[in-house]
Amino acid sequence: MATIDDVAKLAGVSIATVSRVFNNSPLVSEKARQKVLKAAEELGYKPSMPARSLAMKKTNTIGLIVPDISNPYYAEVVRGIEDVCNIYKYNITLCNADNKREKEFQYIEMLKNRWVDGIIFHCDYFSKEHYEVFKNDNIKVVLAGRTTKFDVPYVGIDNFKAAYDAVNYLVSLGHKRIGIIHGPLDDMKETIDSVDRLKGYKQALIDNGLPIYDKFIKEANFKYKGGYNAAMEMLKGEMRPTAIFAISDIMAMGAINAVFDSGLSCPEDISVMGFDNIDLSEATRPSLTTVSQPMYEIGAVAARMLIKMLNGEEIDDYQIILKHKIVVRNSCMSSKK
Amino acid sequence: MATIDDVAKLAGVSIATVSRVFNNSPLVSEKARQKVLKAAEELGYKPSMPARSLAMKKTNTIGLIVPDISNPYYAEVVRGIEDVCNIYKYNITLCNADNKREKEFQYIEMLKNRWVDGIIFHCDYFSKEHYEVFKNDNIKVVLAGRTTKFDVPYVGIDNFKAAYDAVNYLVSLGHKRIGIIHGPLDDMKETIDSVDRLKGYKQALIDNGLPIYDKFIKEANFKYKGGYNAAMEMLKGEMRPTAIFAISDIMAMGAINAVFDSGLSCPEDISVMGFDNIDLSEATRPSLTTVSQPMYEIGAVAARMLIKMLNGEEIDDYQIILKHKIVVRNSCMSSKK
DNA sequence: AATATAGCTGTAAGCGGTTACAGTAAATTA
DNA sequence: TAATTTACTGTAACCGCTTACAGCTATATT
Repeated sequence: MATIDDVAKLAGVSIATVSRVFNNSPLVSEKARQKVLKAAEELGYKPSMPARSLAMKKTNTIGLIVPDISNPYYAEVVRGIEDVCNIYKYNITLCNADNKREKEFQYIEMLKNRWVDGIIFHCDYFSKEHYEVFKNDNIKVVLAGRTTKFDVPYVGIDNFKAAYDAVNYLVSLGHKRIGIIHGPLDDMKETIDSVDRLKGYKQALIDNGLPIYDKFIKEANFKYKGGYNAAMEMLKGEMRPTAIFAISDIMAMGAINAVFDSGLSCPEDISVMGFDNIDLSEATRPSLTTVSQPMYEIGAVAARMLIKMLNGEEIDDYQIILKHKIVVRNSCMSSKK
Repeated sequence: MATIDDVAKLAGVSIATVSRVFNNSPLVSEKARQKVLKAAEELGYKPSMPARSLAMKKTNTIGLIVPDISNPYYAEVVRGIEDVCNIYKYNITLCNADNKREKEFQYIEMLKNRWVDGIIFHCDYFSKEHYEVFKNDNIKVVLAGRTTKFDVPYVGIDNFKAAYDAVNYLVSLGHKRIGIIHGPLDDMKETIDSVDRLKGYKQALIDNGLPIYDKFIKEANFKYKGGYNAAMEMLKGEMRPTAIFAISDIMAMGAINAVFDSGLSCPEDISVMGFDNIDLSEATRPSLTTVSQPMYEIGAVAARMLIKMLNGEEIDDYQIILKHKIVVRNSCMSSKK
């Protein structure tokens, strides 16, 4: 591959001039610029990013750590991130950490050694330990899809409120026995979606004067099978819920099928509500009533915020809560009794 | 951040020795190694990748171009790729090209300037133009999920055979009027999944002595809505198919719902068969009978092949066809007549 | 006409590593 | 004991770029 020296030689100028041309410096005469451009064209020259990165201490790369790209939710967020990065000429380095601390820290270390300009971090659980790593290494980071009490920029939704609204909606349909399928609860007390959503669920019941039954609170792993099994258990025995709120669409799909496999129907016997509003939530039968998270926006806004930070631009608000909304489809109906 | 000079100074050795320690060179005494390691530890030193890349002309990065990561199929492939890259200490740079030539070439150019060691390329359509770009720039590339007549390494499945098998399966259930919802057909004559699958479909009908009706052949865009609309059209009018084969699960889901919305039921009135076997294909009702593509393996095998190429290792076969299989679930049943 | 200025250009010193090559001290060999 | 080999180690050139600084014209100013 042609280097800057080759171009300089062919154009009959110094490498400084070539460099200036490719950096749009005004300190180049039009004549020199043309000569350089012509020579570069002829040689098929483009500046080498690694060399440039080394000289400028800037890689134009953003590290992206997500739990698992094969989960449609994260995939959508990532798409939002990549789209805006592309606009601003940033590249992204994708890492799947499976929510494992060890992998997360390993990736952070790796990204640091690669001099990424910043990191967009998406985990199910942002701990003090995370906070300190980013802080100590002075890494520019924004959290996507997650909020935290720590002083870290983030773009997320109000999970408490979202769950609260969902349950309220169910109550407004006349449901009195409402179950929830939530995600893993870390024993630590940090902010985490599952916890917030569970709290929102409970608060909504309390505010509506409804009792909270332990039997109606099940933990699962955010997967289809997990949702299915949790719902199955909830549905057996005599007292069963009339509505189930699963905190991810995929688990909700599992729940719907559990309803069917229990010999009941959805939404006639049991209403099921999801969370996320992934693409496929309109494709199920019944289509899924769910809490919509603006996944693409979460990614896009997070990326834009990080890029602004990298440019040293002023930012109004480092902690952004995007709006959720209830998307009514066919998996919930009024309670018969 | 600490540099190699800092470490050398603190350890009381030359930077060459430090470098050797971090490259596991045998040319270092145990004593020196310990001193260096201790100093590095103390300073929190890790070699800078950009500097190393420049010196060694190797970035340990693989470029990854896919149409759209938010599509579960590609997300799964990418997951496979990332997992094996991670094992071999490669990072991936993710690019979404939306199957647009212009974006693809733009990304290829960008990846080249970034000195990626190789590219894994996933597009719906691999043209001569693509071939030449990779060839001329001497870029190490492997195609994932796609076959081609060009002399380029790839990992894919036999699309013709897969569609052929699918239709045969439907025929074996007694279906005689079988529709297909295929993907976009480029007017060029290159190898492309949609074309191969369509050919497989036709050949299977021919081999079974069944007529080919134009009305039963619909084009869509690989999206839910596209599948829905195509099926809707196919189902209106008097003569309708008894089975529909959609060449992606997502379109099949659209088709299933179109069946319902046409006042018919699936699989009782109309059988629907999909393609891919994405995670959620077991979550629909009825769950989807489909042709399973080993998506994760396609990604993993492609990545492993590329890395072998980068290491200059011998490779038995540069063009690998992975096995598909028919996954029988509940969306297809014997034809009533 | 002498001087100041503007506008451009090139030289050279980095950026943080790798590695060829030469050098040195200790261990082997003759 | 001298010569050779072995086992390290350091110097310096290089990877391809950016940029501070100095220098050089041509023009403007007085």
